[in-house]
Amino acid sequence: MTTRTQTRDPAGRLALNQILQGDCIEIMRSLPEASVDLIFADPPYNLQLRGDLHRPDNSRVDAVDDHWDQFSGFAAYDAFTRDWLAAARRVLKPDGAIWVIGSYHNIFRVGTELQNQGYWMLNDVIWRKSNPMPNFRGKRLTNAHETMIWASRSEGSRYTFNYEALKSLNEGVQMRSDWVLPICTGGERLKDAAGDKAHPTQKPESLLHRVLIGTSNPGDVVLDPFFGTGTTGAVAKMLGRNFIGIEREEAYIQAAKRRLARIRPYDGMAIATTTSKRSEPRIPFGQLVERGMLRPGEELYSIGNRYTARVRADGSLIGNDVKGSIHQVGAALEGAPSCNGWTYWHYRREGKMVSIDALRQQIRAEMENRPN
Amino acid sequence: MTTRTQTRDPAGRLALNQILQGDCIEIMRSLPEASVDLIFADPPYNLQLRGDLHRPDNSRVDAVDDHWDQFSGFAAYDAFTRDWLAAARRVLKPDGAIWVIGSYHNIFRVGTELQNQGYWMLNDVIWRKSNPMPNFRGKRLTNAHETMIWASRSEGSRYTFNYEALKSLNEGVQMRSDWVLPICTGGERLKDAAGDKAHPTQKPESLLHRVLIGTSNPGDVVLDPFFGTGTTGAVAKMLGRNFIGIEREEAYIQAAKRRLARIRPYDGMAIATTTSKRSEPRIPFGQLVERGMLRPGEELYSIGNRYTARVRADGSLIGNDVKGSIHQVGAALEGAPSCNGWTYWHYRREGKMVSIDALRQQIRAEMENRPN
DNA sequence: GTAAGCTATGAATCTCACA
DNA sequence: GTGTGAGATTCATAGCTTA
Repeated sequence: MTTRTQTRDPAGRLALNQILQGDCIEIMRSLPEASVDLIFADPPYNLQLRGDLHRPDNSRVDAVDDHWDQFSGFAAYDAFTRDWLAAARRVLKPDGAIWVIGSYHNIFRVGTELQNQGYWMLNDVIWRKSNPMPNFRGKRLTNAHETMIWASRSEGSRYTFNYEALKSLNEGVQMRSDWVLPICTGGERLKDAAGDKAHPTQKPESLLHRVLIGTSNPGDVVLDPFFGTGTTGAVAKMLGRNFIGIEREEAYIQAAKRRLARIRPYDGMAIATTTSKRSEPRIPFGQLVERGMLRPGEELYSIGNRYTARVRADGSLIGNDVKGSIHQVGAALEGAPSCNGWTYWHYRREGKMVSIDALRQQIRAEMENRPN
Repeated sequence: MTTRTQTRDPAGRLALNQILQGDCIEIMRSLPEASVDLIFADPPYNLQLRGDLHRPDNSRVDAVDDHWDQFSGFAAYDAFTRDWLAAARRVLKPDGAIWVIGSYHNIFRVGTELQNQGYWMLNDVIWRKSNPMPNFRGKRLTNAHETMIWASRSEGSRYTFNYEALKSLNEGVQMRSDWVLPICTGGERLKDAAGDKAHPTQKPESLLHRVLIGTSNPGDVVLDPFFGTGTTGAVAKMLGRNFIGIEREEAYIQAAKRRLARIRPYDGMAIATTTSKRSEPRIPFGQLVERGMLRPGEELYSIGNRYTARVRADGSLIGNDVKGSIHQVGAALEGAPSCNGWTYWHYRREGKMVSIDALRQQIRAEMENRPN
């Protein structure tokens, strides 16, 4: 397979923010070594599905039976994993890191090979789906999570970890290794011309938001060797990171290009992450940003409409040179000892002012069903 | 190493409900094949990699010579894993299944070897710790979970899965692959003579409760090749399962024996399984049983004291031949279309009637510190 | 116009006894 | 071994239709 897109610009430098079409192993081998800060990879899971599956109402489940997920067996899948992980390691900078997402079908083989190649595991992170598909036949547990492995290139790598930014996203409490986020549905889910899903396994932007905020910096180069419809590129562009996408399927590339063209990066102020210590409990305000309920850079208005502040990507606010939580910034602007930011701040939708507390109520309503 | 305990009784049958001292690989090889229904294994991952573990003849060593030390460590661990999993598979009945618990240090290697040997993965299950140790250095995410793999002996195995019992434990909703349970602390944590913890990684009984209720039946033989201080045996005994424990360390065996001697099995009826507070998180009634707040077999009293029902191990009730959730049984007894079982049922403590809702409030208060 | 009800769908290794 | 028929089996959410 040939690469239709140039991997270098006219000056010989790595060409950024574009999609390279072709086999990711070949293309990564053609890229300059030690040129990438972070890799996010969503490789084929090697699902081994038997017959059709129907819901109790007799509707048929749309299975992931695409040709790119077919392997002849574990040996073939292991060889594939070995090759792409080795090629990926070569293009990583010495202090670079990688994320790989998978399910029980493939993640153990990926993790073993990561360790074999000298990657250094930092965490395994559980994406707990708030709305997974149930087990229709009642023969197993609801498969309600996927596993991500976060590993640095080597044991000694000084990897990027924005501890305070993640703590801020979690409203002042240390971020844990289990992340509760909804699957990608609704308006975020890309559709093809026929109205069907453009890609069978599109990941939610909230997941990539947290990954990139936590383990990369603005200006970094983020590589996704299984680009699909470009969630990694989309979030990277929003957050001021550079991306390189590699994808084989023409249809996915076209969908990704259309998607990326619509993305507008947040401005630098919104992307800057908190470095100060803070503390608060309960529903993290940052979840509103992660879930796309509020956009980084979006303006909030005080209860009397006298002050404004802007939302930042890590869930902190900035207004009149004051940075901090929704509560801290509100208190500072009012000259008050304290302030309930949830009732103090409002956002504008369709010309009307709405309290951000409405968004918190919305999340709480979702959580009611699945508190665990 | 010699086995100090007999693996057969005088009649030549498998000796049950005792601890066999020695190396689990040797002992499992001496047990009759196809004699065990379920295995629960908590293998070590911090093996001292001395010369006593035979190195496998693995030809991939050259490919990773720049990480020789790591790989030789992994190779030794892989050989150990290969041997004990093979010995375990031999003693499993054709329809038997295995649980293995681990962390990112070892679970990927265990999972890969399980697949290589022909075990068939059913679920990977996340134990989400509600009170994990924080990461003090702030260089990684709080490691707040452990991973369990549930696999049948073979692809075609007709494994045990008590779907309704688990659904009942989860208050009528299908049990998911992520389980929120506290770590083992307080009175449940075994102490040695010096008052220190008797075992470094004692698992909570609530975890084993859910495993055994969900994937074994009363009378089954449950084998734990890394018995430690005997959590598997203790819960098996409570729930009317037979256990075989294998453990090398004399101190752990002694602690486990003392522990097991104190356990009283629940009776058969209790073990049998079934086939505005709105904004507050939902607490499954089954958690009260799992956490030991209510005992299987304990009697509950209706609000007017006209009816009684007994608690069963899966969190269901039985009263007047009616079996089901606290709400269902209450509704049936009252002849009402619905009933709030939380306010309907009371239990007796020191002669006084107490609403079970008080227990729910207690759990909710604990959860408030860790809302996520 | 609003509320209630109905339909669609998501990375899924998803039945079993008997002839 | 394979084929067949009876029987068991779903949660959260988005979006559309009906009352």
